[in-house]
Amino acid sequence: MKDGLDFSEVRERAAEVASLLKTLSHPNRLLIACELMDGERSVSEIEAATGAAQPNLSRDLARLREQGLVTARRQSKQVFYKLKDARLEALMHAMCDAFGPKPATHAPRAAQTQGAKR
Amino acid sequence: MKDGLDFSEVRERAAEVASLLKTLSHPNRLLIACELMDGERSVSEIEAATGAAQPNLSRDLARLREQGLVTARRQSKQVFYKLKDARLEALMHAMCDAFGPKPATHAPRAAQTQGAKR
DNA sequence: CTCTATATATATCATTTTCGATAATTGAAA
DNA sequence: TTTCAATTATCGAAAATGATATATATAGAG
Repeated sequence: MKDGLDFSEVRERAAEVASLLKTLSHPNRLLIACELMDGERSVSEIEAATGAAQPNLSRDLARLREQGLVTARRQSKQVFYKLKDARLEALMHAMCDAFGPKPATHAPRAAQTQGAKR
Repeated sequence: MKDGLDFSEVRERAAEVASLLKTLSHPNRLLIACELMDGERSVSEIEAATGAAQPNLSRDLARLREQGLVTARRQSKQVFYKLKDARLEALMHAMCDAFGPKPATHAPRAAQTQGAKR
């Protein structure tokens, strides 16, 4: 029954996923997610890995938290973040797969100097 | 440099992908991409499938075009769009896989096992 | 060729959201 | 208290968005 069209349901789901993507659609937040693929990281570590300004980083982490994508754990002075959503992990892997580093970075493919400048 | 994760290069790539995600991070544009996974569609068909207002739809299609995600082909009065980027197709499939319809809620388009219910 | 209808695109406006930068704040430990 | 780690607050500029109006392109009728 194509009539009882789950139009509303499809759109609802689309809105959810779009919201997810929106959260990831910022370079810094995307880098954060990438970084967390390898496991738990402290804010300082993330800061170093992404090069983001610390207050902005904190705000971005808050967004990821609010979206339910990561969880935070405090250990004395530091706060450690890790990925929470398995679907996100799957998505991240898919993205690394599709848009990931050029073959040369990890896999010897050819003498194709890709030029790591500077 | 074995761990030559050049900040600038990584960030550059992150910016590209983030830009991609941003383009997809709107319910209507996401639905457009979903719709185009099944093949070429005219604007009117997309309009019907997404329920988007026509001028906004046109603007969204323009964004997808500018991002290089789709191509347009005019045939008399109608304009047909289709996915252009193979990486996007891969990503869309991954997303359908991860966030796709719940196993029981609505019949999958094909009668194939589609839910990995781990 | 002009008139009309259809299909799509572009323009504009008001409102909201986002972002980088900076300042102030909280929390834990020495 | 002082210091380190992280969060929250705020400001202004830029971008996104829905709604609405207008424009272009193509085709068919008269």
